Amino acid sequence: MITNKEIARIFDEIADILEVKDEGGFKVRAYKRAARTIEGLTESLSNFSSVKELKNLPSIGDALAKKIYEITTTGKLNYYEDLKASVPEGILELLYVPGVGPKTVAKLYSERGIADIESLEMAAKNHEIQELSGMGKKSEEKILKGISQYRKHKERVPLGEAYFKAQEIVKSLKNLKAVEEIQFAGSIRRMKETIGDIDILCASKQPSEVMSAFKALDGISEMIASGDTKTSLIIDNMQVDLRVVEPDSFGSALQYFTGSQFHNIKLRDLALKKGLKLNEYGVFEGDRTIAGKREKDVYSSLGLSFIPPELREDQGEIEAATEDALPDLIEIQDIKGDLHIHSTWSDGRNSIEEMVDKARLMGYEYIAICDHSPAIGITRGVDEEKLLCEMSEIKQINDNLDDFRVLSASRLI
DNA sequence: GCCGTTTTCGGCCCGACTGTTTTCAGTCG
Ligand SMILES: Nc1nc2c(ncn2[C@H]2C[C@H](O)[C@@H](COP(=O)(O)OP(=O)(O)OP(=O)(O)O)O2)c(=O)[nH]1
Ligand SMILES: [Mg+2]
Ligand SMILES: [Mg+2]
Repeated sequence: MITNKEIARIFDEIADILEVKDEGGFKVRAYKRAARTIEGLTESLSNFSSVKELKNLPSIGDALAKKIYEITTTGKLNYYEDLKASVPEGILELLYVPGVGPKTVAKLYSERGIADIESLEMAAKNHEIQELSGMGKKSEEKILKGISQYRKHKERVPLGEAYFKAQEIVKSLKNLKAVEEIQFAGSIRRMKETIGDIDILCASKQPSEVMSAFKALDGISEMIASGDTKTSLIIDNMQVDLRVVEPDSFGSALQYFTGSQFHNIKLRDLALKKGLKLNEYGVFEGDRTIAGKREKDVYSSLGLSFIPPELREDQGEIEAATEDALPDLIEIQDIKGDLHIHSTWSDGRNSIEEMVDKARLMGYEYIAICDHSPAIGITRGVDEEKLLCEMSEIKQINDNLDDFRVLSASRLI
C-alpha cells in the first residue's frame, strides 16, 4: 500500500518538474503546500474512502483530491507519469545541489544538454559553465562546491540529535557580551520529528560581534553565505543558520524564523488582509510599528490567540486561533503518573520512598512499582514471598500519604 | 491549484545574500 510519504514525494516532484519547465506559477506552491500537509497527517490517505473526504483536508482541493484518489486506488498517477516522461531522467537531482535552482537547471539543459550531476561536474571542471550568460568563474566554483556538499549531504536527523546540538551552539554563544537574547527556532522549536538544519536567532545591538564569534566556532567545514544579519555554516556535516536582529525585533524575528514556511505565508497574508504588514522586523500599520519585541504581540496584533510552535504548520491553526479555538496541548505538567517504576527491591537504584519523593516533586499523583519477578531468570527478582513484603512496605507508604498513591505490581516478562 | 469578513475569479509573503550585472535575477531562509 502506498504511504503518505510516497504521495507527498510525488507532489514535490510534480512541483519540481513544473518549476524547471517554467510552467508552474502558483501551482508549484500549491503542490508543495499539499505535500507538506500530507507529510503532517497522522492517518493514511489510503484510509480515505472518497474524493469528497479528501477535499476536506487543508490545501487539498478538487484537483488534488482526485489525484490522491487515483494514486490510492490505482497505485499510480497518469498526470505524474506523463510529466516525468517529459523531462530527462535524473535532471531533478540537479535541484538538490545547493545553489542550483530551477532556472539554472533549465539553462544547463537547454544550452548544454546537462541533465545529471556527473555531466554538470564535468562541464564545471572544463570551464564550460562560465560561457553561459549570467554565469561566471564564481558560479562555476560554487557549483563544484555545491556538488561536493550534496555528495556529503546528510539525511534529515532525528529531533533528539539536532536538539542537543542546537543547545550546545546556543550555549557557546550565550555568554558573549554582544548577545542580549539567543534561542533556537525553525523545525527544532516546532519539535518536528526530523530536522533539516539548525536555525538560531539572536538579538543584539552589535551583530557583527556575534557573527564573528559564530564564524569562529569549532567544527566548521564550510561557509555557505555570510552577511550582516545572516550566516549559514556547515558544522559537523549539518547546516547551521544564524540570524541576528535588533532586540526590538526579536519577537517578530522569532515568529519568522520558527515558521513553518507555509504558516508564515498564511500569517503574512492575513496581515495584508487586515491592512497590516508582517515581516521579521515587526507588524506595521503604515509607518507605525505595532508589534515586534515580543512574539505573543505579533499574534495578538493580528487578532489571534498565541499559537504554540508545535502547531505552526498551516494545518488550520491560524483559522482556529482567529476564534480562540486552538486545542490545549499536552504539557509536561499534564503527566500525572508513571506506571512502570523499579526500585532497589529488584534492579532499581533508588528505594520506593526515594522514587515517591521524586515523583511528588515532579507533580505526579501516582506511580506503580513494577519490580522484576524471577519469572524470566532475573536473579534479583522479587519472588512471591518478597512480593508480599514489598506490598506491605507500599501499604505503609500509602498510609502516610493522602495526596499520592503507590500501586503494587510485579513485572513478569 | 487553492480559496473566500473585499472575492466563486483573481489574487497568491517578504527579505537576505550572491554573482553578474550597470540595475537585477536567482536562490534560499
Ligand atoms: N516568510 C517566509 N519564511 C520562510 C520561508 N522559508 C523559510 N522561512 C522561515 C520559516 C522556517 O521555519 C525558517 C527556517 O527555514 P528552514 O528552511 O530551516 O525550515 P525549517 O526549519 O522549518 O525546516 P527544516 O527542518 O530545516 O527543513 O525560516 C519563506 O519562503 N517565507
Ligand atoms: Mg531549519
Ligand atoms: Mg534554516
